[in-house]
Amino acid sequence: MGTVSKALQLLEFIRDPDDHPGLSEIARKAGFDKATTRRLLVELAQNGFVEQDEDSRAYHLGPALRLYGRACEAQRPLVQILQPILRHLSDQAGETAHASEFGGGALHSICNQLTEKSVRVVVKLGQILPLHATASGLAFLAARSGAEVEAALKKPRASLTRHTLLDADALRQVVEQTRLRGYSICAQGFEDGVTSVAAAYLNQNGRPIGSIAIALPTFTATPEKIAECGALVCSAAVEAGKRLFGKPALRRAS
Amino acid sequence: MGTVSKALQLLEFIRDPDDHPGLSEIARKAGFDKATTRRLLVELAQNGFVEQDEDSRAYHLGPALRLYGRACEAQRPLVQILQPILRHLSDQAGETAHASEFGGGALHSICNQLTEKSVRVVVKLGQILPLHATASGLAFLAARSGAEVEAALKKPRASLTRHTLLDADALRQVVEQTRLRGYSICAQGFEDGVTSVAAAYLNQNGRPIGSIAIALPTFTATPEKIAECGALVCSAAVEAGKRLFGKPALRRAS
DNA sequence: GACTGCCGGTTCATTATTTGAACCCACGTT
DNA sequence: AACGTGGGTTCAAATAATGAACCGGCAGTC
Repeated sequence: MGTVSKALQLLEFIRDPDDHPGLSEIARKAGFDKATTRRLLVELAQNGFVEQDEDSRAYHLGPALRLYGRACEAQRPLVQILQPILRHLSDQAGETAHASEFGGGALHSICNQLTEKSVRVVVKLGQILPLHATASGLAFLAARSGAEVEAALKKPRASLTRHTLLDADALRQVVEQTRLRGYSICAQGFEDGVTSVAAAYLNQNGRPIGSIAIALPTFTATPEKIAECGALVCSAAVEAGKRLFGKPALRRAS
Repeated sequence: MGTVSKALQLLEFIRDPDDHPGLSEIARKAGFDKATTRRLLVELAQNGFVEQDEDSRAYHLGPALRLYGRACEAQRPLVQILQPILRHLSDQAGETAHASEFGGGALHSICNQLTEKSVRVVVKLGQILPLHATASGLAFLAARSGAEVEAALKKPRASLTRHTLLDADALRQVVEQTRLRGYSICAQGFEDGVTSVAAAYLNQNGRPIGSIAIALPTFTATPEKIAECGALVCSAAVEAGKRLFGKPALRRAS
């Protein structure tokens, strides 16, 4: 692994808003030597990507990331484009809708549209959505290439409810079903009492960027309702791809 | 310079939303070898910090920056905290107010509060505010240490209007005056017909993070009006420091 | 159609940077 | 006072970065 990658990976361990770790802790988590870690952190700090509190010596994300994040959002205002799509989707389905984006090896929740009459608490913004245990994650996996799915299946998986699927073969099957169906279904894999359906939205090259999902209370999730919501998330995802990347994005990686 | 810094500096040349440069152009701008540049870009891309368009081969900022930017904003919601302060400031002064943040060697506009009855167009969000030619920049410089001011003065300066100060000694004086006065004044240094006053807001260690400024039409900028606005930006900056970092932030670097 | 210039991308011997065990000092606990 | 832990530093050894020269492709042009 190159030095740059090592430095960038350190950011992952500083991301948590509630935990500002010190040098030793970061080095331990990252598995690098303390001296190495420090040099990398210093260099990141010189460029404004991390900051060190002068008193506590703890590290946190730096202003450069904020600035680049804004620049990035200016180049392609993901949230601004997805929000109205979610609103429309939520209106149509009468359920909570949310969108996620893939980055740093994980799917992150980036915006949501709640509804009054349904499950209120779904996902906090910025939260990580496990690929194997959420409809969003499964939809995303299904839109990636087989090799990428295998790579994802090699990583360890956490069991979040007693419905969480962990077996690699079972997951492979679910992904295959998702591919055929066009949208994913996840019943209480992430949270008890919540069933979700999701579809990935794609960039101009047909590669998945993230997912759009509807969350509904499991007790209302009849097969008909699921099929209805599935159709809705599919068209919402297609619409998102179109608005974000112009082209129809028909191609699909294999 | 370390490899990590080189890689991070490349981001600067990809930032522009309207210009997605190719490998050679980035290498030329950065002054690195083409092979080196490519290796760095590939590594950045592996971590999601840049992306390459599969067709045009052009590079642009990657999703990881968006995610980290959001995480960063979640840790300390700068914009959300500054906006009400700007609103209040703009109300009090009856003029346009805006805030900026330092990062990547430059001051960037991050939010603003326009007013109906005054200069409308001031700064686009994300725009770079030259340290030597804006009230925001001068206020920021004045709050930094002498060594840092000297470092900034070593860099080349562009003349933006015929009122832009370029001479190092003259700028040193202006910075000194700003220190004594508590706020900076810049009359048409950035744009003709606009006079600005600004003050830097500081973190818990007394180090400047960015500036808060009021922009007013030069023809209304009487000494009294300037003094009034100066007092307002000063208290707004102190308030911003307090709300952002808790402590009063009295200490000042020398 | 051969020439030219530029592009993105690759190779590999040379070189310079990264690495990490051992080392400080300071602090809080036992 | 002995111990564990923290942040930070050192320097020889090992590793990774470097860049001149290269390739094939493409667009313009003479």
